[in-house]
Amino acid sequence: MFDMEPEVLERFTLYMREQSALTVMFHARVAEQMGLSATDEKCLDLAMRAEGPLTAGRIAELSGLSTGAVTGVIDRLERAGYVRRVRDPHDRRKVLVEVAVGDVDKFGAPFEKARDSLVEVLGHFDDAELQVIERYLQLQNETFRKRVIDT
Amino acid sequence: MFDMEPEVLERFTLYMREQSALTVMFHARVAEQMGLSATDEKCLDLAMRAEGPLTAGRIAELSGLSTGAVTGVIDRLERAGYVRRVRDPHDRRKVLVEVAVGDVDKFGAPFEKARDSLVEVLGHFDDAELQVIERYLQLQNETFRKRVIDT
DNA sequence: TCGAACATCTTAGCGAGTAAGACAATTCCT
DNA sequence: AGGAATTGTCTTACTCGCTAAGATGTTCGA
Repeated sequence: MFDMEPEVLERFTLYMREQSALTVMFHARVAEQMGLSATDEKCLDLAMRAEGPLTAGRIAELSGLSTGAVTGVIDRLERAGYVRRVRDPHDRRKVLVEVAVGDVDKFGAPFEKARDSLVEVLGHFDDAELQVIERYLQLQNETFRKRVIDT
Repeated sequence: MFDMEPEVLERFTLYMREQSALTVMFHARVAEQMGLSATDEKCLDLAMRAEGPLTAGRIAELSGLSTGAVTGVIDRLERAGYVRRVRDPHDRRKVLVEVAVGDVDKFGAPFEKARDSLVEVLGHFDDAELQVIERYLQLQNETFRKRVIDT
């Protein structure tokens, strides 16, 4: 680790805080547009980003909600058509939450706009610069993930 | 706008989504450590990032909460010692919410760790690369801000 | 096979949110 | 200047989603 101009760190800290606040707002907007609460959208995001279907209990763990609360979340997501409850055939106590693939574009829509923004931003950089940015994003996520998880 | 390899965009989209999810989790952790709800922490963040003290009504606008809800938020923040209510001497209807400067480090602490992470990440780049990253963050925030606000 | 462990759902109670109106201070208009 | 309209915050009544604890149904191990 080498040392850095204090003003530089100061500026970057401000960027991060603004980014942070904007992200929280963005999530709120996405949820609103989808007719969901922030909690419901967060759980749906977990389900979408997972490899296979998640169980209700796993969603409770990942989201930090009680199992009872998750029951309600899945009820609302299912009623809105975003997910389906499927009993695990190998262990019928479990409830698998499958994302309703038929309507992927329904909740994909708000993210389309974010994608457009991303394209617009990245368009200002050449290949070499994009590599720097990519390396930064990877490192940032990795470091931040450790920080958030062990904190 | 020039076109870009689809896989590149794909990868960047994933970085953004992960960053997004991590940010939301991070905010939840910070709030938890401070003994506040996510909403209260969000409002405190608004108050801290503002130039001068904000009025209760302005916090309602910025946070998207009703004025009644903000009354509750300020009650809790004040009871916990994070802010003070001060009546505006020029317009005594208004309530100015001053951040309790004496205890800045109290709520600064969780952000210290984030700052450490940032230093660690930035330490992997030289000056030229940092300039690229800075330009990226500026553009990203600017674009995202427009997107979030007009959406 | 039976009891313990497990996964989810249900219930009761609570805290925080909204909408609407009360109250106090300020501004506007004549 | 003085009363009406406006503005800023707080209060009230009600709703909704959360937690904790227990109920229900399923699986596992001795």
